[in-house]
Amino acid sequence: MTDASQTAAGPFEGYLCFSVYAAGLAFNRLYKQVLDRFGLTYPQYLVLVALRQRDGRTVSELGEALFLESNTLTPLIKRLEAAGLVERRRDTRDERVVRVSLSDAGRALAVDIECVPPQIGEAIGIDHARLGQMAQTLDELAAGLRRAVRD
Amino acid sequence: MTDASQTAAGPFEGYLCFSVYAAGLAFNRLYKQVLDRFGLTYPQYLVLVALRQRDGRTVSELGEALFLESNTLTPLIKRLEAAGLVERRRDTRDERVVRVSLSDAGRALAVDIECVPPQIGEAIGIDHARLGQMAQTLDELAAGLRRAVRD
DNA sequence: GGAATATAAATCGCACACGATTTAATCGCA
DNA sequence: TGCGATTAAATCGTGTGCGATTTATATTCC
Repeated sequence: MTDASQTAAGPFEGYLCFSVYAAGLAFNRLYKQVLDRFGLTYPQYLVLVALRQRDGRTVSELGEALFLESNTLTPLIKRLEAAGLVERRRDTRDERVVRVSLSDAGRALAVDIECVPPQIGEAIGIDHARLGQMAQTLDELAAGLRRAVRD
Repeated sequence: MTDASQTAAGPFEGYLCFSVYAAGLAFNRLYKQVLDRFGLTYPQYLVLVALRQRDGRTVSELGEALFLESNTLTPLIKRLEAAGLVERRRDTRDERVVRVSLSDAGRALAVDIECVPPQIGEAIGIDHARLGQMAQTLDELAAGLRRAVRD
């Protein structure tokens, strides 16, 4: 018996941290549903989008765009490479740097997944302007958080 | 050579999914800084807060509160148990159910960590009313997302 | 009462995320 | 020129998340 009136959930009313956490979980699940069809995870999807916008980014540049570091990105990119979607090459001018570029298959997939954001937007059932507003609010919050982490 | 003028970051302008993702990462990092001192991770912190609000919750009830399932919660709770913060007991009336309750140490820690949210709030540097507004916005978004996942 | 069904946790495998460290290449500068 | 400092990735270990399955207990209903 599930008694909705008793609010088993809800010890975190007004905890912004929890709202962000829960929204992240929920977004992740929705994206998983949509991206499973393409065999991609959400961060992998982000890498493809970033590379489509500018190919041949270095691991560090991808990290700046996605707010991730090499310890997360290296294995992720290697999985994309194993899937035949990207290629990793050491920069000839600076052998420390690894440049990531889309393969033909990766470029094709990057085009295919352009349909994802509007599809998600529609599924959420909140009007577009409001979603944009939310994004702006969150970016402001994330900026505040990153400032706080840096001290 | 890092060319800041070229905006290596930023291929996700206006992508709400990315704003949520990035805010989640940023929140997680800030909380990690603060919670490390208590030897807690963020989800572990949430479990303690939930149990302080009502002790003896079942794994399922914790799952409803945190939007997680037993596959995530069981190992997490076992780590809390190993740390001596909670106790796990099979319900005598229904042996399928596991009830989780705070140990003395857990209760004490649950009191200690009450200082965390205000500390975080201050670190962010965004006024309290605006934070509450953001939480409300995000809850609305998360509700929309969960509706969409259920189809 | 007993077999089919349902439910609660637990288990397993995989993919992030991240602190800490390591390796390799480049830079800075005396 | 050469050596210490810096930088870019990679590696390692731990802790989530989650789909899929398994195990154990409870319920249903004939």
